[in-house]
Order: sequence, then C-alpha cells, then structure tokens
Amino acid sequence: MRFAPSPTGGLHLGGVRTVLYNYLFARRHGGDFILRIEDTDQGRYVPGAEEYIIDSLKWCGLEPDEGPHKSGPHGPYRQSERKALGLYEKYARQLIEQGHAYYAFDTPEELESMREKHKTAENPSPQYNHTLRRKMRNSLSLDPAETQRLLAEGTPYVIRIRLDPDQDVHFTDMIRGEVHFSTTGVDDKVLLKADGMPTYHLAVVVDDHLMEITHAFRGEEWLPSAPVHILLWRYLFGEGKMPQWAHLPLILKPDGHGKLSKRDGDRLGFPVFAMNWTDPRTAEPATGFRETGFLPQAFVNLLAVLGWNDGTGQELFTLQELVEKFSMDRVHKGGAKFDFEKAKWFNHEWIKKLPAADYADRVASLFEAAGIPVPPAGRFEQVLDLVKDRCALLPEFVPQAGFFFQAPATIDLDAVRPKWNDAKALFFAEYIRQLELNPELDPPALEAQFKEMAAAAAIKPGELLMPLRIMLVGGKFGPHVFDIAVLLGREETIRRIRHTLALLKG
RNA sequence: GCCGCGUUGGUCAAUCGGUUAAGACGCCUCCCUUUCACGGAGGAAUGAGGGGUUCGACUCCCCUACGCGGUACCA
Repeated sequence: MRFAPSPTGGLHLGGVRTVLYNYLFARRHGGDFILRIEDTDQGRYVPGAEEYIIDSLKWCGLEPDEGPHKSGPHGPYRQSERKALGLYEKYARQLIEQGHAYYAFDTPEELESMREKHKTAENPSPQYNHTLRRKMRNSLSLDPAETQRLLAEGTPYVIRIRLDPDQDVHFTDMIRGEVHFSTTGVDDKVLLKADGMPTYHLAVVVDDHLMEITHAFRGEEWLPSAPVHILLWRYLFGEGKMPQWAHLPLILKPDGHGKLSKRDGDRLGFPVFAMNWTDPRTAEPATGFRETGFLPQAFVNLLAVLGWNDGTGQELFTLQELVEKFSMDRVHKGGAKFDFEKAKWFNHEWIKKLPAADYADRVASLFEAAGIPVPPAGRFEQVLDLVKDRCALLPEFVPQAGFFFQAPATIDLDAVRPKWNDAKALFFAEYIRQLELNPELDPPALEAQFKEMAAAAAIKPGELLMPLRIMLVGGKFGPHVFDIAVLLGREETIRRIRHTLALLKG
C-alpha cells in the first residue's frame, strides 16, 4: 500500500482517512504501507509540508513502514529524487518508441489560444486529443525531419500519451465494481513535463510498479483519469501486474454541497486539518483537530466510520479493532457530509473511555497556558476523572476543573443574594466550626452531616446547597458539591466559605 | 457541453427480494440529579421521481431529475 500526498499544505481530513484505510488494509493483510511524497510540481511545493504530514501521521498513530523519514527497500520516497535518477524519463521514451506517446512542442500560450479558439457552448473545454493534435505542433503532426530539428535545437517539449478513440477501457474497482470508459472522452495527457518532471499520471504508474504496490486507494476525484493509468500499465508493465484500485468516496461540506475544504472549516468554525498548520507563503493559519482538543483515538475512530461500518451498529473502535474488522467491501460508494457535532461526540466518548492519565499531559499544558498551577500527577488525574463527563473537548477541562487548583476569580454572588439571610449566614458559620472539628470525611458522610445540620437549623437543604456550590466553584456548575469539597480538602473548603461569607456581608 | 460516479430521516447509516425500514449524532419530552453533565425511558423524522421484472421491491433493470467529481506542463 502507499499513501502519496503532495506537499502543498496541511493534511486534510480526507487525506487522513485515505491514510487510515491504507493503513488498516495493510495491517489487516500483513502488508506494508509506504509514504511517498509526490513533489513533482515545483510551483506548488511548500517547505515544511512534508514534515507536517509525517508529524500528523505520527500523532494519529498511523506510521508508515517506509517513507522519506524512514529508509526501506523501495526508496527514494520523494518523486523529485526519483526523477533525478532518471526513473520516469526512461519509461516516457519507451512509450514513444512503442508508439504510445509523442513529443509535443506547443508553448503554454499556444495551448491557451487553441483552447480559446475551439471553445464553444457545447464544448467549453476543448481537449488535446486525437483530432485536435493534428492542428498542434507535435511529432505526430510535424514531419519527422522537423521533429528531429526541433529536438536537436533543444526546443522545450512535453511527452504526451497518444490515445486512440473508441477504445473501451475498464477495470474492477474494489468499491465500485466494474467501471467502463471510452478513450474518446479522454485527452492526450502530458506524461513528462518540459522541466523533465513526470506528471502524476506517469509517476503514479511507474512508482506503483517499482514500489511493488498491490492495492492502491485514492480519492474519488481520480476516477476520471483511471483509464490513462490503466493504459499506461498495459503499455509499460502489463495489466496483470496492475494494483487493485479503490476510489474512496469524498468527504463533503456539512452544508450545501461539494468537497470539504479548509475554507468551510473557517466559515463553520471547526478544523479540517489534523494539526495546526500555517502556510509559510501566506502566513495564513489553520487550526487542527489536535489543537482543538481531539484525542487521536477519537479522530481515527470518527474518520474510520465516515464511509465505513462493520454492519453491527458498533461505532466506537480502537485502532486494533479496526485492523481486525476493516474490509473494503463495506466501504460506502457515496460521499459523506462531515458533521462536527458527531465528531465531538466521538471525542467525548473517548475522553470518558480512556483513563485520565492517557491525556493528563495535554490537559496539564492547557492549564499552564491558562496560568493555573497543576498539582502532582495523582491528584490531577483524580480531578480530571471527576469532571470528564462534561468535557467533549480537551480545553473544556480548564473551566470545568480550574477551580480545584485556583480559587475562583469571580463568584456569582447575584445567584445567592436574593435568598440570602442571617439564618443562612449563621448556618455556614456553624458549618465551618463543624468542619474544623471533624476529621476528613468522604462525600456521602459529608453530605449526611450537612443535611443533618440543615434539618437542625430548619432550613431546606436545597436552599443551602447552591450557596455552598457557589462558594466553592464560583458558579452554578461542576460535579457533586461534596465530591468537590473532599477533593478541595478541609482547609481550602473552609477558606472559600469564609471568603464568600465575607463578600456577602460587605 | 462531454465523460464518470453517486442518491435510505437534518447528518452518519443497517438492510444484500418478503423487516412494524435497525442503530448513532442532533432535536424534543420525561426520569435520575436541589447545578451542569453522565446515565435511563420515550418521541418526532427516511427509501428523489417515473416506468418495468417479480407472487412480492429500499433492494434487480431502464429512463428522468438532482448532486458530486473530472475535463491543466495541479495533484
């Protein structure tokens, strides 16, 4: 298997899902999974993107067996380096000798004017194909002497595949079954660019062959160019050796229609990339799932079931379970709209499922960033476990648990004052005395004691519970109030009650 | 325009000719809880349209509509 991104930016949701399916299939069948960098477009190359992709895969726990960062028997793993070895040119020449490709000398301007000239309402995008190529400057239309002369003079050229019309090309897609095309609708794609770099079409075929790829998964947007690749396989290596193709359904915008893009995330307020990414050319930042507070287990899980299910209704899967259960015949054909609410649900489930220790470090750094002191590991995790039910995203731990480690900055006195009276003030003064007298208690005992005192004072416990909560946490939120009191400890509990009592008096 | 791929509730989706058409997210109601959650019990909500095939179609075939993708010396 291979995942072959081009290093042009952040790693998109759809990209991660493609990696995931590659990874799962490879693991499921004891295969290897290669990372190949498709950096053949020098104009779009973005420095740092490759490292970013590698880091993202690492965060997701989907590490390739081979890749540019990790040597192996199928290198080099960057197409620019493979090009330097002359790998692609050799095959392009072979195709010319076989009569399946030809030289084309047309300049970009000539191509542009050809398209302008032949554009009509019925044919808005004229193709460089079996009819039009006769009007262009190439080794099929020029006479051989002229071609030789241009070549000898060093005229820039590209090599194009020669497609004859009316040929049926078909293959079996692992997801879609038999797919047929007629060559009539396909143009003479450029195989080798003027700078000597291969286009995707040539590179994918040559590299998949040289790297011994047996199963090739890619996005559905590649389906229309599949016939070119199949023909190339037929001409170069034999269709029998061709990998099995699978064209994955697209991940769509939540609203409206079309492929999910970074812009949709910005517009709707959710991440689209795996991790934060800043484009070095534009300095434009994009947030990642990691920084939004997702757990990698949740991220992988939600992506796995966006277009696949095991048929049982199970939705929560570990990576290991996915490896065991994943199969291509249960991958959907249709695209799926991305739903961020459901994504958050997956994360919440994973936060609840995993022990706090698994993500305590990440939460600790969020506390530090907020200027809240983090206690020793054991106590910290105890607190996280207590509040995890109400945190769908990691950053939510800060407001949900911050008051354990730092007295609340503001106290919602307005919620107490209207029903506050001397009897209640007296009750809490007495409560402080009891706390000072008694040994540390557990939550149920503390609650029992509190209610007894309330009864003795002839005040309904409900009238007192909310004030107590607000004294301890500052507002109407948080876990059970006696759980909080116990975790806070007697002294801190007393301090906070006193503090609020003073505020109420003043 | 042409080519290809799709189409089950708002969203993710099960069903592989016979079901009261699962389940999940979200939404609503109730219970638990003198906070907010979690949890529990319910509820509303689905086969794009039209033809066939068949004793019987969500399921198979055809047409239409709609959506998406492609139509670059980008991947």
